[in-house]
Amino acid sequence: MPPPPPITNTIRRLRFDHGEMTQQELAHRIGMTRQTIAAIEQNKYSPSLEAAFRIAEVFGVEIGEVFQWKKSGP
Amino acid sequence: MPPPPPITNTIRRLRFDHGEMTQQELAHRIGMTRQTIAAIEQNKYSPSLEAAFRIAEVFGVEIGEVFQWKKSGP
DNA sequence: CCGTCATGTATATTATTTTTTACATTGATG
DNA sequence: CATCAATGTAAAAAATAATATACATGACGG
Repeated sequence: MPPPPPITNTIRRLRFDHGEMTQQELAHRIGMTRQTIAAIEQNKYSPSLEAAFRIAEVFGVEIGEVFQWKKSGP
Repeated sequence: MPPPPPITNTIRRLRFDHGEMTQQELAHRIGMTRQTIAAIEQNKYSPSLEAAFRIAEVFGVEIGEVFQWKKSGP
């Protein structure tokens, strides 16, 4: 089991803000499988940059609104 | 040789805009190797989302200012 | 000319992401 | 209760990213 990545996301909220879009539907729109969406939502790992761009595009927002970087404190 | 990814970047320009920062220096700051930076600059592949966040952080800009998504035309 | 620094490049190897296949759980609905 | 849709999960395989090591080139200064 890999350590959780230092990136969180709001995909779940965005899906429901967009008419309760299912994982299936989102996955289909960006050319991924449902399992991959599920894994990303649960922070099993963070997606590739390309996948991140496509997800943001589906919801019409910036990448920063989908994924949040946890900086290491000063 | 893999096909070039549909993402371009402005790392090269950003480096020179920031005091001609070398690939070595950038790589060191984000915990990557010089070869990886070189490969990304030349679009051999696109970085992980985490790497992308760290690069943007170094230059103090949004991810969208470092990486540009080429949408498929209408 | 010689050495050094920055970069390009190549190959092999490791790590990470994604797919595929498959089964379990939960909530709604007939 | 049976069924269906949406989600969680798991293991193996495929695809992609990243490292390590190594050698080459051009620019630049001593």
